[in-house]
Amino acid sequence: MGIDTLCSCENCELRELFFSSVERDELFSLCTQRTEVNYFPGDFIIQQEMPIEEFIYLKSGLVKLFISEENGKEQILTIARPFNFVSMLSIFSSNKYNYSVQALEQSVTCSIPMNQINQLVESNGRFARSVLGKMSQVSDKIIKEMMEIRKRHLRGRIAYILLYYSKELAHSPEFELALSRKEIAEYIGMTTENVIRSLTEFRKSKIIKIFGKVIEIIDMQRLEQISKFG
Amino acid sequence: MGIDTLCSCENCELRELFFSSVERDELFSLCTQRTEVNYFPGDFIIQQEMPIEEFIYLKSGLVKLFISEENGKEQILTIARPFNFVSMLSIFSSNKYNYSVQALEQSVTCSIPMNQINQLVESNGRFARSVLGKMSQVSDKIIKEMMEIRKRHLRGRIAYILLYYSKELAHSPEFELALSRKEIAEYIGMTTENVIRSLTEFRKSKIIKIFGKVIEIIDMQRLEQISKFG
DNA sequence: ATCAGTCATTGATATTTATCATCAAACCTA
DNA sequence: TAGGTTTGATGATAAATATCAATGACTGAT
Repeated sequence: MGIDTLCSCENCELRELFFSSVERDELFSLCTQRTEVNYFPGDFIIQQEMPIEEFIYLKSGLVKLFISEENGKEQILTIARPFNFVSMLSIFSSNKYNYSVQALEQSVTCSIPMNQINQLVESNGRFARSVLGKMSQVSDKIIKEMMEIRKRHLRGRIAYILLYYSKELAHSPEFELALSRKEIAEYIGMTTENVIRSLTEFRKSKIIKIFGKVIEIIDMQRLEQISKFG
Repeated sequence: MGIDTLCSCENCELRELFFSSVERDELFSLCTQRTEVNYFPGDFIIQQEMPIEEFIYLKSGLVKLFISEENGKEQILTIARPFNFVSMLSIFSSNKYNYSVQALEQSVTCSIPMNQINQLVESNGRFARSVLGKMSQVSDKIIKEMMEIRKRHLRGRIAYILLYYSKELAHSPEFELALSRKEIAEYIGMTTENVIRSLTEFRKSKIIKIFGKVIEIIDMQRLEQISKFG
């Protein structure tokens, strides 16, 4: 995890997201206090139970949000790319994280001390409005996604996830799954074996091709039908 | 649904929630624009797909938030009492509701035009901070609850719901379920028949007593064990 | 009062999913 | 390079859950 403290927020592609409403001098002040961190697959970005001290957002990469149970099992809440993740689910209502975040692909985050953000929210209404909008959007998305998954059976869940991954995360019918089969299982609330069985079934039905972690969707229409009607 | 437009926000028990940060004159201005509405069980407070024009919060009662599917089925997101519900899941990121809210018990809401709230967020940092906090808390709670339900089996889910209802909503080991068996099913993602079978099983095992909609938990410890370990 | 519809309940059965066991391949790591 | 661990895969079986069918109680509308 390298650290880079050069100030280049002016050019940050995420600037619009939160900082369009921030004046140049405020931006500079934030900028000097930020830390940028690089994570490799498997690295923890956030550890459940840790105190929330920073406002973290994802500049690039892919991460999973999950909860660890006492019995060692994990439940994945969501998989996110930049713009759809920020460490915000709890940050304005709790002082510790109640979930963990781990990099699935090489990822870069930018962090700003939480007190800076709070101060900015209180002093800059447009900024506050923009954070509210983003937060609303992120939690809405997670809740909606959980409902979508919940209403489906195994096959439909797998189809849904593959389509989601292809369309929202990879933007291609062929992609390398950054998730293991076990993680897919933790994501959709089924067992690893059944995830594999479904994938195999799709492969045998010529709906997808499987090359290890690489999946190619060859019958998109059929997959969508399964996602919709089971 | 009666409408009451007397201005008595000064004494509103929810005032602290959002308005502790609002000055007297701002409060008065909000106050004159608010509408208070009374709902009976079954009345819709929010209809999915309707445009979001007001900021609605629950003063008293009990409501369910749910999504209606194309096939006529419904999925309940959460059941909420005052303080744990506000119409905020989408309001800062969307212009239409993507869920419905229906009164389960007689309920009273207070509504303020959305543009007033937006204006206040932008002009009053402490208010913005307070709305952020509340919103974060509400969505966090829903997500956490969904994860709690998801990781359990049928029996555990029923036990969890009964305990939740007893402890968080009714504050008593004996309570009248405002939910039908079908609604419990929609809440936990199982079928009505299996909900009933579990309840019957708990009754036969002398864990609960059932008098129609009234449930009495007589072996709290056992129920907690089932909730924890299935 | 009557009819239609919803709700709660139970049983029989089918389907879905989990569990257990096994094995091969890939991947660390000493 | 050998040995241990994780991952992916498959089959047999058990357990959980859904579906279908039937019934009585209750509710609302006419």
